[in-house]
Amino acid sequence: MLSNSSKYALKAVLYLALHTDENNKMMVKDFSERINVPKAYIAKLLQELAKRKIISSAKGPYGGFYITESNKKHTIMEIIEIIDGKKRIESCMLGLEDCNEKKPCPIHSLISPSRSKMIALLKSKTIDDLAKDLELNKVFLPV
Amino acid sequence: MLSNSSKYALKAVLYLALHTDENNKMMVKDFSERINVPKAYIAKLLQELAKRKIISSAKGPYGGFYITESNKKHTIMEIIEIIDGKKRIESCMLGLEDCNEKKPCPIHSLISPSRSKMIALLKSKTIDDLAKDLELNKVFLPV
DNA sequence: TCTTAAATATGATTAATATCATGTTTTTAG
DNA sequence: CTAAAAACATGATATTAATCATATTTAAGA
Ligand code: FES
Ligand code: FES
Repeated sequence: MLSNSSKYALKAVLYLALHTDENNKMMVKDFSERINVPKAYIAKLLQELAKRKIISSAKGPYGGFYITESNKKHTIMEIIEIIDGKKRIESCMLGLEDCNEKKPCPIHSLISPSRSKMIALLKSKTIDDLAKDLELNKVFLPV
Repeated sequence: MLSNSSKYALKAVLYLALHTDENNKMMVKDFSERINVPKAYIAKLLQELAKRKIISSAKGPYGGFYITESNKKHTIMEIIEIIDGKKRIESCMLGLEDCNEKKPCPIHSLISPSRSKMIALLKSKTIDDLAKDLELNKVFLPV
């Protein structure tokens, strides 16, 4: 469902949401191993997210990646869509051109309602929401 | 969520469920293009399913693959698990060791209930169920 | 201004999937 | 008993995704 890349991106974004802000930036090398993702790999992903304004970054000495309150308003789904694309998450699981009720594949009725629910939730939850859950120790970030 | 391989396998199995039985076997070369899957590729997948008794096969002249009433009692999930493995479908989406309520990852509560529902449905539906839907033109098999 | 430190852009390499190919075994019919 | 036709077993190749590497750009501070 999710690619490795978006798993990694989500982990990194949430880690940054907990540990950074405008005045506390963090370099890739200082957190990549904390979330157990290869440095060069996560760097590439975060660069893409920074370009798309989901997270923030600053070049040069004392620079790094960081997440502002404004960044935190972005949803989990936005991150997934940037990394994986809409198609991966919304297309027909058996390969029909379109996935909809008009011309459903044999497993559409089995998976579509659940998947829609899932997508709706991922669209409704922001980085901030999940960061709060983490702070309250209600959930745990994989290493 | 599903690999290409299990998509293909499902398409092939459902096609066979509609068009074959003990007395009407079908060779790979006679249906692979009907479901738009490379001949050698689908052959390999079906051989695995035949070995696991999900479908039936006969070697030699007048042989081929076919699906018996007994075969039709197998569930969709069985096919997916044989091709993709349990892990692909049930593991934590962010990469936690185990996926459960005891130590949930940040998106567990967003995706787990829906996914469980989905899995339950895939486990409850048999090849026969979906074949019947196809016969009634309630659903459509991707080419 | 110059050095250093960071992200950025781009491309190379490696690993995993998907795809293709081919020789072997089994079965049927003549 | 033999020839042909099918699945079966195994491995090779190609494509895609994951990972790594590096030169470039930008900014800070001396
Ligand atoms: S049509 Fe296949 S999943 Fe919706
Ligand atoms: S713990 Fe991550 S999906 Fe369940």
